Amino acid sequence: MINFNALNREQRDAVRCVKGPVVVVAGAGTGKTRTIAYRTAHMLEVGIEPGAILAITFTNKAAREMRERISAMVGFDTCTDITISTIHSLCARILRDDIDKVGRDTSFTIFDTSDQVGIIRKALAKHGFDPRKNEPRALQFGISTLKNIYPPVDVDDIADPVMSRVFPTYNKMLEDNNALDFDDLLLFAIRVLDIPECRDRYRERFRYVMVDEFQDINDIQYGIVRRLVGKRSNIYVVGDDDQSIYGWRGAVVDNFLNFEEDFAGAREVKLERNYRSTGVILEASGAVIENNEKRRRKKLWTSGKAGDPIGMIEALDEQDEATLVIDCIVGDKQRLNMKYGDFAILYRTNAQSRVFEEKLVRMGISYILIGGTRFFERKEIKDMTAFLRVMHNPEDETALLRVINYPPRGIGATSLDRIRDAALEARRPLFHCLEYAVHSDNIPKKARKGVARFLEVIEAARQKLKAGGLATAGKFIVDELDIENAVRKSYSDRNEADRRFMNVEEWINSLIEYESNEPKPTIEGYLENVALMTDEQEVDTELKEDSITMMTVHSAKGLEFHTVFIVGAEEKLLPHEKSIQDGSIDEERRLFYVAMTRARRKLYISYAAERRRYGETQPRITSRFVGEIPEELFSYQSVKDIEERRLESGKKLASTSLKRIAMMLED
DNA sequence: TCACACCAATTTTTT
DNA sequence: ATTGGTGTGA
Repeated sequence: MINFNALNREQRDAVRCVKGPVVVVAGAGTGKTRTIAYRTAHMLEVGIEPGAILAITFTNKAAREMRERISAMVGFDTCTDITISTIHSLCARILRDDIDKVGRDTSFTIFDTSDQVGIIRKALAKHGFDPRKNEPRALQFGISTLKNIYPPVDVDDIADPVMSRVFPTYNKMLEDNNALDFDDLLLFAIRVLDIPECRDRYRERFRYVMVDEFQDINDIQYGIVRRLVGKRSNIYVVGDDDQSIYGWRGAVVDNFLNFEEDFAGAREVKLERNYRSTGVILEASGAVIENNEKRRRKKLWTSGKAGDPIGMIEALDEQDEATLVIDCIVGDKQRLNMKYGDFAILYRTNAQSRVFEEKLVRMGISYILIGGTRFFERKEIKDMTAFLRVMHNPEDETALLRVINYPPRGIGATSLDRIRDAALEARRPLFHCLEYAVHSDNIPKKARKGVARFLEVIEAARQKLKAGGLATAGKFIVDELDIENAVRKSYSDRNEADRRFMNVEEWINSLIEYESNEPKPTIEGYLENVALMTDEQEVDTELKEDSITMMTVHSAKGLEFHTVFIVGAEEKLLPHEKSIQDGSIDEERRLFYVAMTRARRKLYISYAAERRRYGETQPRITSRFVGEIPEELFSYQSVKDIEERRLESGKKLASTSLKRIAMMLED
């Protein structure tokens, strides 16, 4: 039996809503996850089957956390029957079952960003465009933006001459690879859900739909949700418009602001009592976010103490910033008897983590880095995964080309071109033509042998997979092809080579882990996890307690820490230069707000007088958001000795920053 | 065909 | 500062 006394009045209201459309406006730190967990338990208590509940989250981390919380309340076994997943994973699962209804093969591969960039390069080449003038990465972003417009844009309406040619070619290439990109997962899911019998089947199954972080949903995602919900209207959305930070991905806050228009008679519950942060942090973050116009008005309050002032850290440059921040952490830890796990360093861009990493490594302080170049995006890991992709989906030409000559086995560009011509002529996927290539006499003997060897290894690996499972097959490939040697050859630096090969070993570990965690492990299941990164390497709690967490503000959403450092609070960084250019300052402000509200007890904000970028030093200006915080709420952490430190380090600052620091010293 | 050297561009944020 | 992509010579 649920103890309703453990909740405040607003939370109770929110928990009791089981049927019909409901929108919960949950400010930062108002016990949102708790409310969701209680509501789920309540639903089960009134007799709703766990299998009928679908909870959609925005990130994998959020999904995992929600599952933990619900599991703690209703028990692990019941919880496994509840579908809790990101919208992308949900769509992938729908498509594994039903994409054949819209004319595609169910053994499709999911292409990640670098796979996409790869085929965009080829598409550019095919149309004779210069990849240096038309940056593939920018095009990839453009294509994604295009695919996230709903209803879809007619190809004939694309004004840009490059895009109008590349876009269809890109899509055709995906299809030829029997592959989908992230956006296709959603687009094809919509097509499947537009087939009445499919739609009805899913509606029958998911009778209660909940969407977390609803303020970040875009029109396509909303389209999927609406198709799933149907007329029954058991939709429960939770969100906070002040924390909408994915506008660049097509998120439309209006969907949240106007929810009542789409679902007539929707109930609104506001959670405004904050349990997380001190009065100072709430007041400061409130003062910042108030500068945004378009929002559902709400005022967070707490019955707790005002707490410490916000610590402002002024640094000479990014090196100095890292030193000061880490010193501050070490000091606080000792003084207040804390653990490293109580601290988080948040930054706007992943690149900022490097300086901190280097310093922490040197000082022997352990840290957890979230995001960045993710494990599965590393070259050596992509190579290994490509073998699995070829085994599973031979039409995945991108993966095939990646490994057909890796490690080098005498198959050069010329031979490949010839085989590919043959494939094109025979209108068969490249892989099927490899067998013919082995006997073809217009291909060098060395290359023929190489192809034969490649086919042999793939076939043998398939056998291993059948007989001994994924990890066995993976280990086989690594051993059989002497990947260790291949890795060492491509990195002359010993340490680098060691690290890279350790990653490969870690990859085998990931296979073993997947097999032991999954009730029904399959190769497509594994590849799906990799592509959607469902399987973020779980850090064991012991390590977590004694490590500083570092991540972007984006990935910090939904998390909280005792002490938070927002670093690089400078114009052109936070707010980011790009956002200043296209006038999306409001979103940057929300980002700053999200960062501030991650802190429970203590918040530090740091900025530097100059910063190196591409090896060049530029003067920096403190972020406008810092100026929006009432002065009485903060104290300077290190202003007294900044001049001293400058002299000590013998550093000459760019004149503007010197002037700025001199002014600050006068205050 | 491969290894090495040089050159260029990179830095938003996630699935 | 790093990294990947391209070009050249063996």
